[in-house]
Amino acid sequence: MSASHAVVIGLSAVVVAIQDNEAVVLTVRPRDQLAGLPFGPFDPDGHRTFELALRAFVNDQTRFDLGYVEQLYTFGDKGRDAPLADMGSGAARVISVGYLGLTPSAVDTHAPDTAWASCWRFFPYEDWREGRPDALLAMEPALRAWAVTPDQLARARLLFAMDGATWNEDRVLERYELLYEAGLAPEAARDRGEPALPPPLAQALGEPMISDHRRILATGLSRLRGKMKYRPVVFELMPEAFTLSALQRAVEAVAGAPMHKQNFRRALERAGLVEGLGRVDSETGGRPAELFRFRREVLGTRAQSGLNLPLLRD
Amino acid sequence: MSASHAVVIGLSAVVVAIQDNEAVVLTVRPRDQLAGLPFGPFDPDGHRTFELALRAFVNDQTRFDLGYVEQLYTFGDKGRDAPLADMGSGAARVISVGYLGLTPSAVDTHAPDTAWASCWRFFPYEDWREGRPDALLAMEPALRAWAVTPDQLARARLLFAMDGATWNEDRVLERYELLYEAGLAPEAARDRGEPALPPPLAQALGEPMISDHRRILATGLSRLRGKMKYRPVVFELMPEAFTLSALQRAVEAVAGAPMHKQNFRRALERAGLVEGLGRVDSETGGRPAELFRFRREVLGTRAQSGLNLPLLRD
DNA sequence: TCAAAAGTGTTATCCTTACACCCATGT
DNA sequence: ACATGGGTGTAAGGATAACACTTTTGA
Repeated sequence: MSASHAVVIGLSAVVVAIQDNEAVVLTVRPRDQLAGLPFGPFDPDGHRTFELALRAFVNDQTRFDLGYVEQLYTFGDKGRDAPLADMGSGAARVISVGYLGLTPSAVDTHAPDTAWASCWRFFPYEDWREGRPDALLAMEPALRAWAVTPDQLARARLLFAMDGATWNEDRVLERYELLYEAGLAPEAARDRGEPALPPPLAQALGEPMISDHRRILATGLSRLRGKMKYRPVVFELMPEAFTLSALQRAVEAVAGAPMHKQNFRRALERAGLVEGLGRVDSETGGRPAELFRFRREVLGTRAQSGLNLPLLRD
Repeated sequence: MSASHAVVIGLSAVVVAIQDNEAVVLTVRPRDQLAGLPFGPFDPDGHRTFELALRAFVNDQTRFDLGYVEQLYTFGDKGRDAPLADMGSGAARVISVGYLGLTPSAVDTHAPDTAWASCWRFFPYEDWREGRPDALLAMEPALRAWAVTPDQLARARLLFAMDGATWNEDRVLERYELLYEAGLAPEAARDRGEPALPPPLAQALGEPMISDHRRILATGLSRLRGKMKYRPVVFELMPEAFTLSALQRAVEAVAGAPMHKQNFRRALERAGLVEGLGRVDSETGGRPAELFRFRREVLGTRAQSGLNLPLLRD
């Protein structure tokens, strides 16, 4: 069997939490290098399942215990698996299996080189909580310059809400893929050996990551944003007891969009997702807020509807 | 490098079509053996991407050209990859990447040992078009016998609509996994070396497949049933021109549930998914039906809502 | 007393569900 | 004329989106 037939499976984790009303992701960043996701090789002898392997090495690397976990996607494109291709077995092809993990506590891990980073620092144009982000404005000329066919222009318009198109927050991955395709991601330039982008544009496009990790992160954020709408996954990011405002801010932090307060609450109530605890949190600044808990019973019981997101337009 | 470190990537395809108002899946069935899905090893040297590899070997094996394709899931559990573990590289661990393919034409392939088989022959309890299927009735005692803890009983009740719980058609995979866990799938008995099931029960539980192929099929059908609701994927199963009744029967065949005619049409219209062609099909038996086409433009344009399925209760 | 955030009331509109009935063709 | 499927009208009830106002605390 020739060495070039070897395949190595790599596991990567997009671990998301909420910290100070921001969606944050667990990153590994060796001194002065690009950030990456926690990742490791899958050992076919030592591990019975991917999930067990993932939990083990994430704990190993970051001292962090995963809670909710789901598989995202398996990436196998040649040429986008770049710098990790050598993991101890010669010139192997690396296939990477991405996972999404959600955790209620972004506690500091105290493992070397690991840190929680805001999700939107890698995708600045994805945060619309304060209205249309400046980053988008900065990108538009570059997108229009790339879009030479009518098809490309239509796609760019749709994905990046140009010319009055409405923003669809779920499409994080499609947007990143378009940027990659358009050569507007530093990773693309790197993979293809093209020159780097000018700094102001690069800033708007977001910080790059090693290998294909930003692609995996985009996949995870897309999945999370989409799934929130039909499964009550947000609660995996919340502590046992929380106020409704804190919950709303968590949803907003993930969706990157502001919600309508009362309609958000009505939707929660109608779905029977939360239950008041009769206790209050007095640390909120104004009137004390009632504490609620997630009615985990609904998971085993019926519709499990998730939230419909009453987005505020404008 | 020891032989036991080897990993082989297998690709499997769940290729679905509509034939005579039935959802059918492309199967490979060597004489007198269990059915399987088209599958093949992924060659890291020859193939740039999984998708290209998949298209190539499906065409090779079945003489069939795939159209719409999406990745499903990557399976890596030890002990469930059983009989395929030897694909020319010693005692390798097989990781299988499942794909879903949709095609408008279930033409006969004329390749040896390949055939289109009704999806529900592998999951008889999934077809509720004629009301609650008998298969479910036949399974209930076995499910109750397995469910010794309250948790297990609640799960079984919810998934299999026992004791008045409502049926959720999307959960094909969860149901299959429960049956496997309960030892009620022949594959489970095989993987664990347990005795086979009595014939009448086995019939209700559906025909088994080689390796973990029924699991992959269940994954594909779950995804398809779910995705239909938020993306207009049904149209990948339809010819260029179709009648609304034919479309409805296709949706029903996939969802395994009857729909409300007028509401189905209203939903279509509201979403702007179809457009009348001004032509009619006179072969339908009664009044000739108008032919419609899918407005593929909506894919690039806006909401892409998919259908909401106006299920008929009872 | 005022700022800050928590927590309602109410309405117009739209969507979903459910009822049944009419229409155009072939036999 | 009648069987067979194709193709609407309409109304009740519920869900959404949008309007702003009251309540309770700390400073």
